[in-house]
Amino acid sequence: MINKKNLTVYNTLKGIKEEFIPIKEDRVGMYVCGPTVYGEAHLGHARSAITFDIIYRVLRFLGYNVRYVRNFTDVGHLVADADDGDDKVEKKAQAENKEPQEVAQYYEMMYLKSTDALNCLRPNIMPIASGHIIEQIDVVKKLMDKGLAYESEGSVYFDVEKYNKEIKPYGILSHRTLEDTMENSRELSGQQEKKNPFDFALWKKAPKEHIMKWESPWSLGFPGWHLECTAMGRKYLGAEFDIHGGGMDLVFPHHDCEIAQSVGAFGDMPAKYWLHNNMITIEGKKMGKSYNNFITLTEMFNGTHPLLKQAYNPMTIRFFMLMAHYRSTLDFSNDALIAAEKGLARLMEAKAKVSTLKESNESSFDVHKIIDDALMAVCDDFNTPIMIAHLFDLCKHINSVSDGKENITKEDKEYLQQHLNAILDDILGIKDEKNSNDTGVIEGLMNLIMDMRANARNNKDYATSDKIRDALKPLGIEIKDSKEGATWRLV
RNA sequence: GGUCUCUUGACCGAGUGGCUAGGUGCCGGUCUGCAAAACCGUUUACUCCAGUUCGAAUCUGGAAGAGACCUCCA
Repeated sequence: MINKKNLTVYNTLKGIKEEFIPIKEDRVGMYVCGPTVYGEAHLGHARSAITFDIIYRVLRFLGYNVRYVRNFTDVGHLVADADDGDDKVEKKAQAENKEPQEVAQYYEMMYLKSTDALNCLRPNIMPIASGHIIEQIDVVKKLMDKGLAYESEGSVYFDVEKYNKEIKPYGILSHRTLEDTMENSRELSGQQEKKNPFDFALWKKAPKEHIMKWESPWSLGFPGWHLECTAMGRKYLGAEFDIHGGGMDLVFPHHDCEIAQSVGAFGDMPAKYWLHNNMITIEGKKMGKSYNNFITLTEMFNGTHPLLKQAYNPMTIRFFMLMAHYRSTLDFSNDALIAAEKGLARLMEAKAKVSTLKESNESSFDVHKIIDDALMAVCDDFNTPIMIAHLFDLCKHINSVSDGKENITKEDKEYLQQHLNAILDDILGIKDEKNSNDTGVIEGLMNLIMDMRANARNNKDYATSDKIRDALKPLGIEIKDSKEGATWRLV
């Protein structure tokens, strides 16, 4: 069996895969950058949520006591130019004639509804940026005291050059030097307040018409984007925690800025392991809000986007994502989704079949080895596609036993049942969607119909039996005949 | 322009030196009144060029193509 020592993770900070050793034995602190709540969640958000859900589940499965924190960014995240734009949430609020908090809360709820449907476990703490203004101001004060930040026109900026020279190189996470950054910084408007174009805002003075603003020693204003994670991560997980995660697009500048702020203010690297999920692409390009090429989760569930051939249920989407490794880009396509849907259905049927298997004196295959291989795979930097490949291997054996072509002992069957359920339910988070509230009624009706159809078949009245089968098909009920009798299932 | 990554069969997608990944699809077979399902079998691979090696999809060098980051982004 696997244990905690088997877990390896790819650490962006080091650029290698390494053994996972938590700071405190048996306990893990994990902070994941959540969404900016000014729009509906799309497939990209789902990938991040599912990736870290798997990581959370694997850690729990290995016996760790995990505190999982994921924030909602509801303030401080600017549109367009990084430090000189409008607040995204506020802009949306003005457009919709709503309070910023109203917009933020609406999309928070939408996000949770979607991630719940995708069977992502909720984090233990979901802090919001606007609820932690005091903590953020404290970080800015610390940086001012240390001379790593400077005030300009009521705003406060982080002095990247000074930090880079005196404290620690800037850009250690993205593996770039300040020279690279300097050469390639673009000329953006409104930078005359800053010493250097690559300095980033810690506090911004609010324009007159700005709604979201707070008192601070420098101005009536709002915190810079990178600050919230530093303040909230430290508050809920301590000076240094185990895992800091998010999408790959956050590596630079967001996470590098966080590191600089944290090291500058407190002297601590905020996290030991930095994990990043890759992007969802569509027609070869990154799916993103600003590219306007995204498909929202609601559209996926309903099949309402023009690019969708059909609706996809949340488990199909989850399974589709798990069939690729989290550090690879994953291209959206109907064909791939449909393939995932069919594969998943096959897997779930095999799972349901285990309890009905006939027991023998010996097993014709090594259940323990396949289960072990599957578990080892997910411990190797969360390699879910390999784990799933092993599950399909089991699937094949289960079907063969069911067909009488292979054998399984009572002990192996129990072991299989227990571990297959644990893998699907606890680790992969794949639940059977057929169990809805009205199955009781459907079951009663179907028992009756199946009984009548069996009578018809016994009387060789195939016209009636085919009529029943054909009429139920469009309703999503599929009937299959075999030697042992007919079965039905919801498709 | 700078930094980095990728290029696998009809499609998706694993795989850091030798052993069939896996899924979906196609085709054939078993089963079946028919169909479906299931099972078995089969098919199409590693962008190109050169090198290292007994042996490379996997390592090295070069070429071509694609993408990501450098600006908000999961």
